[in-house]
Amino acid sequence: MIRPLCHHAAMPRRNTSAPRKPARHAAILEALSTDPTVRISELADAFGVSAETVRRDVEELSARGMVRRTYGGASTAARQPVLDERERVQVAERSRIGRAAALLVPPDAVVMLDAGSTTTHFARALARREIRATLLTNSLDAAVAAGACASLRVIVAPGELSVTERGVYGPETAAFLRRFHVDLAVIGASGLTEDGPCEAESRAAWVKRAMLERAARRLLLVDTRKFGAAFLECVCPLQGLTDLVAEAPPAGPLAAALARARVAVTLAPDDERVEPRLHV
Amino acid sequence: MIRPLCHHAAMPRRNTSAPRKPARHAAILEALSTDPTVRISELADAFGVSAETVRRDVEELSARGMVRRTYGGASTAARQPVLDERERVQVAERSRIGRAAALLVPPDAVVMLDAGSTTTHFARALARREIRATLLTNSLDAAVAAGACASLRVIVAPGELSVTERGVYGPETAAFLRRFHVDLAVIGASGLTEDGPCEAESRAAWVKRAMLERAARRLLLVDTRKFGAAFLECVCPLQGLTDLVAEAPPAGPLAAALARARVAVTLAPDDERVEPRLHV
DNA sequence: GCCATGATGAGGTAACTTCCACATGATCCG
DNA sequence: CGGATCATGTGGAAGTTACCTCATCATGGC
Repeated sequence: MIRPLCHHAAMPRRNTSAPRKPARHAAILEALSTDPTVRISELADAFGVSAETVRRDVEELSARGMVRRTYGGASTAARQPVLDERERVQVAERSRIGRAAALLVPPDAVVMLDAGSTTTHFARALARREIRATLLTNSLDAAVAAGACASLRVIVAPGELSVTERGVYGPETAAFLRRFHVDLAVIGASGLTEDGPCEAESRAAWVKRAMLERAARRLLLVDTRKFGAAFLECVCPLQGLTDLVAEAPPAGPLAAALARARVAVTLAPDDERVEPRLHV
Repeated sequence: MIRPLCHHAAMPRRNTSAPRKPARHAAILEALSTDPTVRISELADAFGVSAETVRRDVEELSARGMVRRTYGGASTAARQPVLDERERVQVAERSRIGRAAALLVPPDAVVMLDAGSTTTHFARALARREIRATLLTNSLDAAVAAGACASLRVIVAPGELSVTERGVYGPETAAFLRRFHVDLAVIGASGLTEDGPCEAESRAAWVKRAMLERAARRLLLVDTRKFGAAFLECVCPLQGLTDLVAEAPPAGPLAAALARARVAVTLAPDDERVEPRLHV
């Protein structure tokens, strides 16, 4: 897997000498940029140092959040801590919501998909369905997830990259999306109140609006923790949506407002088959 | 990390019953879609089965190429075998080339970057330099790699996703790029002959041409194995380039043609510090 | 009903990792 | 120069994982 740092085959690497630690750290990082995991024993062999030393290297990198420790080695650090934290909570719920929403997509549909962790689950679920469809998205993760399925045509919108969201945003993005005309818009939100879905980030709100404008059917995917949560910017009134997909029904005034706005509520079934969840 | 498949806390899971294998396989895959690695021992706990069983599951999935075995667990399968194979060969060379090319970027430059494994290395190296610059690219990997550096502004071009290339292509892509005016174009190629860089894929060639059209300085990044290799489509004549970055100098007629076309050749230094390489 | 098959568990050993405490050589700095 | 610190190696105990063989228990046929 890994090639020796230096290969003066004749010269049997003196035991102690210059501190080669930074070089090893860089090498580990570089190895991980190509492979999802490395093993300590292999690195030790490749570097010509003891496993203990590599273990300390990995420990250090992992303390800095640059890699993730695994038994016997290291793996690529999880992506952005920001998204990652969000990804970690309620993975099962989001995944179920994504799956339920994917079932609402008819074959040969053209779908616009927002960036976010729930919508990425939607893309994965859609890919698993293996139907033909076209997906327009500003989410890099969703694009790659959907790309895994050969029967999906994936079109990526242009824009300025946000690493934390793993998507693209900006005027270019909205302008691009507005050139299309699609069957379905599938968006997420930071919160959902009687006034409609709301967003913490303005640029994300603009992209969502552009998508909603262009679609006949407009789905909002949110887990119940979003119910009642208000954020800076209101994306659209409830009337702007046609469907809500969540894992549990809303209650109280929100439920009433949804009914008034004639938003169809789809509940993600409590999945009996499989529901893995990652934590720590 | 993983939650039990079913949690009838009262009912102590009968030893033998319905074959729950497919459910576990799906759960493992799903867990890996969120986390880069899973551990067999954790899965065994979560599923309430023996580690041996999970090990057999993982073995099976890995035989089908759906996950990759690691000591103690499994990790996400490497991406597309296509790109992966290319990624595996000459990683060290490509990485050095990318690094050398990144050094040619002046602060505050605006750069167009092609999709490909060498150009992705360029993006990583540029991110490590931590200078301010703007990057326009059709490569998802390069975008994410560059996004890791806060001082880089990354703009992603629109287009149709190619999963194997992990980039976007098509008329949208070229049209978008043509709206800009940049300092540097950095492209890769399938081969390089006296007639210029050439490409196996037509749509990739069109994107490269669009980039070359818009840049004052035009760098081609290739490793020496590309020298003399001819492919279907010629991207541009040698005169269309201003710089070539490789890890070793070209020779013979190619060298002469490069000199005639006044292409500056930059050699990536034989890196003494670090050169890890993954192989089997 | 009996048997082949598939799924799964159990037990045990070998191999591997981890962790820890301690030793060594080198470098840096008053 | 002496001491503090850093980078590393060593050795061994303890904890994990891997692998192999054998046993068990349904299921689906025939």
